[in-house]
Parts: sequence; structure tokens; C-alpha cells
Amino acid sequence: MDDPSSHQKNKLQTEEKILLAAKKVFIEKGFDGASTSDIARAAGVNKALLHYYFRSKEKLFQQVFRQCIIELWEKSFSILGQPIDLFDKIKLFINKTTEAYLSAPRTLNFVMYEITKWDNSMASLFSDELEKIFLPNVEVFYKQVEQEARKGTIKPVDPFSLLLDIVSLIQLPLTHGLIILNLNTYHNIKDPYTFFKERAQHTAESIIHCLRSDC
Amino acid sequence: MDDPSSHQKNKLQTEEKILLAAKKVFIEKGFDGASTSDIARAAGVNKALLHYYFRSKEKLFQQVFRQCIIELWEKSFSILGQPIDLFDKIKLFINKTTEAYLSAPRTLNFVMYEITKWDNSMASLFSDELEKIFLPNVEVFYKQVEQEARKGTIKPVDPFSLLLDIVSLIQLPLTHGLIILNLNTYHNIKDPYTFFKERAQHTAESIIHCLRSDC
DNA sequence: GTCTATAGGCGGATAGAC
DNA sequence: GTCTATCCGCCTATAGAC
Repeated sequence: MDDPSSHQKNKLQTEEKILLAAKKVFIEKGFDGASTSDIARAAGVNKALLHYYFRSKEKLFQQVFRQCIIELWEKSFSILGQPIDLFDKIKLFINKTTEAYLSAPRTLNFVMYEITKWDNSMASLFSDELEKIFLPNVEVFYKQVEQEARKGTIKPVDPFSLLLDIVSLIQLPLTHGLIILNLNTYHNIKDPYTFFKERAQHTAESIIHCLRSDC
Repeated sequence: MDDPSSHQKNKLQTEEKILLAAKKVFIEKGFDGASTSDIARAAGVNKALLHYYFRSKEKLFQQVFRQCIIELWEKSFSILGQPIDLFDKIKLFINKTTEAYLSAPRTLNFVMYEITKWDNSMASLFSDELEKIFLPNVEVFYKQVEQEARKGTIKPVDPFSLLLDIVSLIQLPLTHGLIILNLNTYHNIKDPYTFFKERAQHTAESIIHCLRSDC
């Protein structure tokens, strides 16, 4: 190549290639289960290159994890801050979260586990996003719930508990649904995809119904 | 000791000691994060002894995991099969699950993560318990829900979905509650213990209220 | 920027003395 | 039944050639 920036391009391509491979392997095996050799092999490069670009397994992991959190945020939680009707918001949030899971099933399990091993140094990686993006958007949701209650559209509820309920009702069946489905003797479920889609629909309707009526 | 069975006793004590240490370390660090050296150190014995009693890290892990699952079953899910009133059962199940978590917080995270890495060889470790104890007890719950619906005590619901809802509403806040509480800007929560206890209470009441009324 | 070669340590597992 | 000593392989990370 005679392009003078081809070195730079190669660099970016390789860095990206490693990051993608690392994401794949870390999500599959977790931090402790993944080795730098696994990642290098998956990326089609040598182990030494990982350290050239990312200095250490730990730092590579942090970038992967950061990316996963931000994607999860963009794909589902960001909806909480949008200026739309509360009921539509709840439906959209549930559907988007379900879709995010179905398009990359292991990611949610990975994030949910690794996050429990978080220490403060990890948390500080996100302090900016947390304060400037995440928390303000969630607070939009809280405010909206309070407002609708004052208007009488919904009965008064604790917004934090409501959010916790919604997240719980969607996430756990998604992260552990496949196992639960295997243990299930009640239904004969052929297609997990359809099951999750229908459950998302049904869950959203139940929550909204509960908010409207007095239960 | 002149007790002729003292050898046997030592054996049992040591085996038990290793198993306890392994449980502690595996729960803390996960299978991949834990090393046999960690476990030996925690047990106050040599690495060689682990292999003498359990043959491999894998087999030691299986025993630990098995024990965790069975304890979890005894402490919470077994309630589903008891011959008591449905509403009492739901309350008891929620309270017991919450207590089980509060008495050993990391255990639930550990089980929930490792279970997602399950393969069939692991599943076969429990096939007996599954078929003879677990599933029949869960089916008692399903039957009971159907029966109450026929009597008109509750509105008709899908028993499998109901169980999934209940488990979701309790477990996710427990396994990830501490992180969520740190991110929470809505409440000023001083005492997680009280928060979880109160939430358990409130969740049980909500579910029962929903079952009774038409929502 | 990318490779090979290798350091240095820790992983799980085993042999053999007591 | 319990220990020390040790094997071998894989781990993360680095040095240095190209």
C-alpha cells in the first residue's frame, strides 16, 4: 500500500480485531476462565501483540467490560431517559432488553457475574458515564413516575422499587431462562425465542395493568 | 488415641475440613478463579491431600456445587411442595429465600453463574434429585395454583409464569442488590439488611394482591 | 507494527518417604 | 493418612529480531 496512513490503518484494524476477539472470549469464559492465548488465537495474532496494544490482560478486560456495559446501556437502559409516554417506555424498555439478550445471549450473564466482583478501581472507570449519563437518565424515569401518579394516570408507587421490579422480571428469565426451560415440566416449549418474546409482551402488559389498577 | 476407629475419624475430619474450605474459596472466586493452592491453604493442609480425597479439582468442585444446590433447595425451593395454604406458601418462600441469601450472600451469585456453564455431565450429577425430589415438589405448586383458580380464590394464571415471576422478583435484587443500591439515587438506604427484608415483605404482598384481584 | 523466543511463576497432579 | 519434593504444562509478560 502506498497510502501514507496505512500503518495507522493497520494499527487500528489490529487493535479492533483483538478487542473483538477478546470480547468474544471473555464473554464466553469470563475473566478467570479466559487466557491471553485463547484471545490471541481467536484474533489470529500473536500473544505479544495483546500486550503491545493493551499492556495487560486486566486492561484489555477493562476495555471489553466497559464496552459491554455501554452497549447494554445504549440498547436498553437509555430508553428510561427518553421523552416518551410512560407506558410506551415500559413496553419499549422490556422489548429492547429482550432483543439485546436474544442477539447476544451470553453477554448479560457475563456482565451480571463480573459486576459482582467489582472493586472501586473498576467502578471509577465509569464514574463519568455514571454521573453524567446513567444516573440523570434514570432520574428522568423516577420523576416521570411521580408525575404520572400526581396526575392520577397511575396509582402512587415507589419509582425505585418499580424499576427494580421491571428489571428483575425481565433479566432473570433471560439470563437463566434456558436452564429453567430445561427444568420446566409444565409447558412443552419448542422455541425459546418465541417464549421470551411472548413473555416480554405479557410482562409489560401485567406491569402496566398493575400500575393502572389498584394492586 | 487408642480408639481403633481414630483413623477413620481423622479421615472424615480432614475430608470435611477440605470440603468446607473448598466451598468457601469456590464461592468467593468461582471455579476458574480458585486454585487448589488457595483451597489447601484455607483448609490448613497440603495440596496433595486434596487429590488424595477428591482426585481432581473438577471432582472437588462438583461436590461443593452439589452441596450448594441441595442447600438452596432445602432452604427455599422445598417449601413449594409443602402442604400449606398458597398465600402462606408464597410468603414463606420469599422470606426463606431472602434469609438464605442474607446468611450467605455470595452463594447465590456463585450458583447462578456456574449453573450457566453447565454441561450435561454436570446435569447428570443431579438427575436423581431432579426427578425424584425437585420436579415433583414444583409440580405440587403448579397443581395447587390450578386448584385455587378453580375454586375462585385466585384468578386463573399460568403456574409456570407465576413461579418464574416470583423467583425473578426475589433473586435478582438479592444477587445484584448491593450494586443497585450503590447506584440508587432515590433512597438513602443505610441498612441493606432492612431494605431486603422490607422488600421481601412488600413483594409477597403485591404478588398475593395481584393474584386475588384481577390484574 | 508484528513476529519468535523465552523468562519466570503458578497451575494441577503425582511419586514416594514417613 | 499426611507430608515434601517434583514433574510438566500453561499462564502472563517481556526482550529483541525483523
